[in-house]
Amino acid sequence: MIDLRLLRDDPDAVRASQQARGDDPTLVDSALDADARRRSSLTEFESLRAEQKAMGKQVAKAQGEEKAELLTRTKHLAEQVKARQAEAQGAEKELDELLYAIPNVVEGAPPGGEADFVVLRHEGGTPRDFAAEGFTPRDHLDLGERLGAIDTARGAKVSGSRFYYLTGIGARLELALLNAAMDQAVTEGFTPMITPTLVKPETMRGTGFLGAHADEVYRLEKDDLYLVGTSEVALAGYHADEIIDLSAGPRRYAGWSACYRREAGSHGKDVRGIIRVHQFHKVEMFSYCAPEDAAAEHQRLLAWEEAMLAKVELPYRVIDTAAGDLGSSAARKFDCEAWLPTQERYLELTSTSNCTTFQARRLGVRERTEDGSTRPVATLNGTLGTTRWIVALLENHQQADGSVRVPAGLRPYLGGLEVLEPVR
RNA sequence: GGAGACGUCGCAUAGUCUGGUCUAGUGCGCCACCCUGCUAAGGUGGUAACGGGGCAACCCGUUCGCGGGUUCAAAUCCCGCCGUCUCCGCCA
Repeated sequence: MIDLRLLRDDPDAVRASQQARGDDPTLVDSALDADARRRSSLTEFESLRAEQKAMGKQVAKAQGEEKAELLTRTKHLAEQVKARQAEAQGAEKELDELLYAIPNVVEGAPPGGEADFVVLRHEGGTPRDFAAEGFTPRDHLDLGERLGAIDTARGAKVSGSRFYYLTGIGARLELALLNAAMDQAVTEGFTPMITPTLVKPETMRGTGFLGAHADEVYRLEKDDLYLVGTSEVALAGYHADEIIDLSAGPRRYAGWSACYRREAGSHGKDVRGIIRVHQFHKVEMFSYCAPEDAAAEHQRLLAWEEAMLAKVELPYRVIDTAAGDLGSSAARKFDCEAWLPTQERYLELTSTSNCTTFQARRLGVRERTEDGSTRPVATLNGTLGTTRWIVALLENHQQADGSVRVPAGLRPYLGGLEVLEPVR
């Protein structure tokens, strides 16, 4: 939820943000109108209510005829109060719905849509030249099957398309990656968390995932619960309706969870292998911090993502996502995309968003300021490792014989194993 | 799945039967000040959030788990839901 004060004081800023996202700027005017109507009806209701309360006290004291007379007057007043209250509540609900429909105000993201991202830099060395090395690279599924690591056929048999089994070394590899991610997070002072993957509607709504991309989310209708697409949801909800102490700096959590995505509307896209799947695992960084520290915290999260990518020795680029491609709660987003040799393109491995106070406002996460008042905090999130990283790891570190070199950073998590050998 | 108890201002608790004197009392904790050579003890005052109005001091409203209802008036009465605890049953 955006700041109502900002909407009132600087509606042009919100209109500009809507325009940058390619969203409807007239929402701003509808919200301003609803706000004005709410305030006037609320004032009317409140003065009538004050009168009613004062009269109630007289009724309590009065006796006999005087009381009977007061009762007839106050009965009439009660009807008016009820009507005005309904009016005020109606206006409030209308305003709320409009406010919930406006995505976060963009902060520094380049204008444009999905294709208009800005490449900030390339890291992790130049991608390998397989032609020069004298062999054609195999794709991750080919490699994974030879290693006995990935089984998509049985995944489809048991659960349908976009499901898979990680088997043998594949299962160990995922655990190694995620354990390395958890260890790094703990070393950097994050609190490790294993989070619920089913959440209530208000939590899902509060994090902003039920807006334009609601189709992406699995819903258990019978139980009125949602399956999370990332532990960000459970971590954002963790401090909902709380006043937390940030005087010692940001509160940082590292969430480990399964993630579920419907992948609606991506039919025919990335159908091979485990690039785009309905269920995977992820270690996610989540930070609650003071609003003025959020941009700096965003850079820190990005740096931690890059430290993990360095451990896995992948070539990647960092992009600054364009406004039109931001999620509804993000004010700015940086992705790290690893090079995928067989497709000769970049594949998103990490994504870090600065949600400023948008989520905290919806979820009621506040801090106490020095003057004793409260204010919403900022929330940020970023990826430290996912099942998908296996794709980039296998392809980039493959050798001519179908074996795969284990990057040094993961060896301690695989009992010192240096090479994954094909089993067939 | 069944039965019962409970849910009140940071924590603990009073208030609910018998609706209005609740502007929610008290203790603890916390903050400020006073007293005391230091410490301990003591004293005085303050101590929720959200919204509306006002330059401000301040005023008003909402909130006693959540949502409805009854009533001139609800922490208090009625209905539904959620959560916690205890016992029983069932499953592992």
